[in-house]
Amino acid sequence: MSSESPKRLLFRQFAAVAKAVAHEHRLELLEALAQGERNVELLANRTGMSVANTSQHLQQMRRAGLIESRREGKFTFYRLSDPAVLDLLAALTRIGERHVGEVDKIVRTYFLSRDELEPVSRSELLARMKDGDVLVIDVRPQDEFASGHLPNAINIPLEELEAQLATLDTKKEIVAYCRGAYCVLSFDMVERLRARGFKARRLEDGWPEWQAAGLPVVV
Amino acid sequence: MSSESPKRLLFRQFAAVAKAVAHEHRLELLEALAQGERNVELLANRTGMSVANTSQHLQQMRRAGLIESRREGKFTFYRLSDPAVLDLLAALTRIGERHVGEVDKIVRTYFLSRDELEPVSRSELLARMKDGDVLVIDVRPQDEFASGHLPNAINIPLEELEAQLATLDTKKEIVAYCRGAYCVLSFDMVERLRARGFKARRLEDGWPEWQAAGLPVVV
DNA sequence: ATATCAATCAATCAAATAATTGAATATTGT
DNA sequence: ACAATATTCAATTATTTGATTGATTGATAT
Repeated sequence: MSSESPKRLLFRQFAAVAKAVAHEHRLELLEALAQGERNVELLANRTGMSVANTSQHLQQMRRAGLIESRREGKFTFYRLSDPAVLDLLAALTRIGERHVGEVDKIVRTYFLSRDELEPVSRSELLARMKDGDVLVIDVRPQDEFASGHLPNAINIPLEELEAQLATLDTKKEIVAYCRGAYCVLSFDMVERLRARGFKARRLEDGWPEWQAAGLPVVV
Repeated sequence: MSSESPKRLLFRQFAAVAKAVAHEHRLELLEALAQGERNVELLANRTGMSVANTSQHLQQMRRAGLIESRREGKFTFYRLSDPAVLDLLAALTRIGERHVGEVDKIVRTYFLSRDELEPVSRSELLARMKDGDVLVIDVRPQDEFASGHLPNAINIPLEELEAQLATLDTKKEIVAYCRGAYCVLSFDMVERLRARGFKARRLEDGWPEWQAAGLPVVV
């Protein structure tokens, strides 16, 4: 009977959107989807969850408006519904970094090398790409690279570094990137390259942020 | 024993931040705090929740890093910890507006007059304020006005409109604003003013957004 | 038609969350 | 010291949420 205030009704809806991101596994799925459109099984494999569980989480996010799906033959492909989802994730990350002690602790423990690796900003990388004196390596898996990547980037997943070493131009400085600021792939890549005498640094974040910033891409 | 991946650990923390916003009442508290620093009892009264319940929700958000508190005598004052909290709320709102059918339905039902009221954008208002040909009315309660407001705005809560009517300059166009895009106070104010023959419009959103945009304010 | 595969659904159990109540703390004023 | 006030804490109950399992649907290929 009680007709509630419209504001309360709206907050209930917005809270439902927030609930849909408020889970460890769903954040991981969103990070994966930020690399490009993916089907359920691949997402399940990449996150280590069961297919049924993955499907349920995806549907929950779809109901909340975070993602959309498209059926193609036997496969259902999911994708982010809106660039605002990236804004949402960015805000969450920023708040966590600045105001949650645990986050700082984890970063210090696992990403200590961060400072030493002197990450390259997006604008700096863009400038150096124009000068052509930098080699950009995308460390993500092939399928993510194929969904979109930086111009002139070459795709070298960690396990393929050995095989590709000989082909690398030893004169250019290398900049490696992957899924985002806390994706460890580019950290590992830079460490391995430096161990072999290359001059290598990380991009400050990853593909989703580059794309969201409206910088030039190859799709 | 299993030491989990750092990314997983970070996502757990970010999910905790998201959980802290993922509740109707907590969103309402955040909206209230976006107007300025407030103590527990006032927040409880404004949201219609019990003091104990309000306190618990506030502590939950504090643990998650969304808000901070400060003790002054008998009172505990809470405030948003970071402008990124406003970004988070803005992203939630945007996703809800664009991708949740219910939101659209609620807006159509309760805010139908929205289009007719032709809201004024922040930049348009700013320009007209410089020309000095507009009267800006802040429709929020006194305490929220006192915590900060637009330059040259006068504070007229709805219940005081009658008493203040005579003092209004009938030649200027009026722009009313309150807490945000879905705050009904300014809608009501514009309707009442128009019923009395004034030329009146709404600001597209409210005080938190104006402040977040870095526009000139009076604090 | 039948087998195969991707994805979803339905049912279950375990765990986490929210609101309520009354007691407990901390600060101020008498 | 004592009472009054603002806030927090602790315990309880009802509700919601998440993971798992196995069955089911829908599309493709043989």
